[in-house]
Amino acid sequence: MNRGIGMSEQDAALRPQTRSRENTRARLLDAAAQVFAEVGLGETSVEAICERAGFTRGAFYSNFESKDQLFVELAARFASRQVEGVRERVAAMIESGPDLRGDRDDMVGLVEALDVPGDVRLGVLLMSEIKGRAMRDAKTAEAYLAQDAQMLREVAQLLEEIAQAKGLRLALPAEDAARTVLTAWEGAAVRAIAAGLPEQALLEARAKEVGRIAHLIIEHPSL
Amino acid sequence: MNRGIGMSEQDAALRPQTRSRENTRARLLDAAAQVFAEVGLGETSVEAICERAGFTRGAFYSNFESKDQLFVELAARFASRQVEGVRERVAAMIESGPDLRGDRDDMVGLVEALDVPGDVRLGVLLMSEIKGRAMRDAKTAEAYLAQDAQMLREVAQLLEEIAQAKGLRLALPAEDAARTVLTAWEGAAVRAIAAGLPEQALLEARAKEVGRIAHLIIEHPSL
DNA sequence: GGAGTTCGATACAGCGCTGTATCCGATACA
DNA sequence: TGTATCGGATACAGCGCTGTATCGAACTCC
Repeated sequence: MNRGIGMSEQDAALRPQTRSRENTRARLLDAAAQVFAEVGLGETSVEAICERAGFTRGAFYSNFESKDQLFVELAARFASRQVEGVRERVAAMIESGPDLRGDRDDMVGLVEALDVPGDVRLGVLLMSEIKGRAMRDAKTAEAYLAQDAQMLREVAQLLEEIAQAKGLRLALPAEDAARTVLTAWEGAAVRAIAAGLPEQALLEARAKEVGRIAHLIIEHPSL
Repeated sequence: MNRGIGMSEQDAALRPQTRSRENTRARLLDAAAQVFAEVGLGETSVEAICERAGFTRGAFYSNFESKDQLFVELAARFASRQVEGVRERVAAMIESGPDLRGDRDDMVGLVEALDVPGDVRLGVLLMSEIKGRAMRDAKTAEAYLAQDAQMLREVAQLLEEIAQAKGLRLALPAEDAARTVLTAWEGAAVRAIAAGLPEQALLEARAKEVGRIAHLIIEHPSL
């Protein structure tokens, strides 16, 4: 009786296509990301994830070993998406190089390039969970540091290319400059979320903060 | 039977003096700070805190309403200590103004001034828990933002005083400069902990990072 | 269209944690 | 020295969560 109960409404739309294992996994991962972001890793129960995804715990344990294993996978997926998103946007910005106007504007453009499409707040919260875990668990730390290093490289490259294109000089080695930018980028977001700013204001606050850093980092050769 | 079981060994030393309620509260708070730092807020059970403190849950519920309430109190205590520590050290640095040598060295000195005595790792982990909660809970956010603002003011003041004493100029408004410094300061620590660096290396990595920022922020008027 | 396989639902046993209610010993005060 | 109070220990009831074991239904492939 009650077959189909537990299937969420939006499932109806998805059903025609292959209701594959991968689909289920993806939905569980998405749901987990949301719940983690809302209440934090430790406070999240497997049950809450399943409920959100429209499954029961049977589906969960059929797809994942444990909450921890799911989190690791989720973090990996998030990281690679993040890096990929930045990579694409960096490539796009460099492509459109001739259009870059001034140093400050370029840097604000960089900020926008860093923002992966989707819910920023969710991304920041998830990132903060990953960092928290990375500080306590060596396995997670390894993954986090690898992703961090990749991000740094991408941003560093962008900075170098922009500087070169505009005939400007970086006041720091590119990697150090990138680290400073990324740290400020994340820090600003955390403050904005704690302050309860809505999505749009968050982006503006972040852009402003990173714009400041940009001014410091890029030197005019004329000076 | 078994009177005294549950009393930790170090208690023996404390016992002669007034075994006051405050003492118990303080010990529970200390224990909570350690456990929170080790496993995270959500993963911490009241039982674990009590065990660490050498009490049973009876003592806990006799002194605190809940884990949440204890955490709020702990965060407040931590914040005020942090602010107080910085304030004192800032005052000390300003006092010894004539001895300041060069801009970079002054800034590295500033970093050291920021480090509150005690376990840095514990402080960073605790701070990160507070931030995580602040992003989800308005009450905690309020406290966090207040403390953050105070810290910013202290550091901003220090920057201004140093600049003035040395005849240098800040490239940014003092508050913005302070925010940049503090953000980098925290970010560097998180990376260092994730990388598994020991206490000493952590401090060095942090000093190096903040030193870089210092160079960017302080302008030589001669230029 | 029948057999095998797979995915997810359901049922269940067990545990750890919470919070309260009760008890005991120690200090404070008369 | 007897009584009141208070802080902390002990005992207990209940719950939510975990993980496993079982079951049923839908695809797959012949």
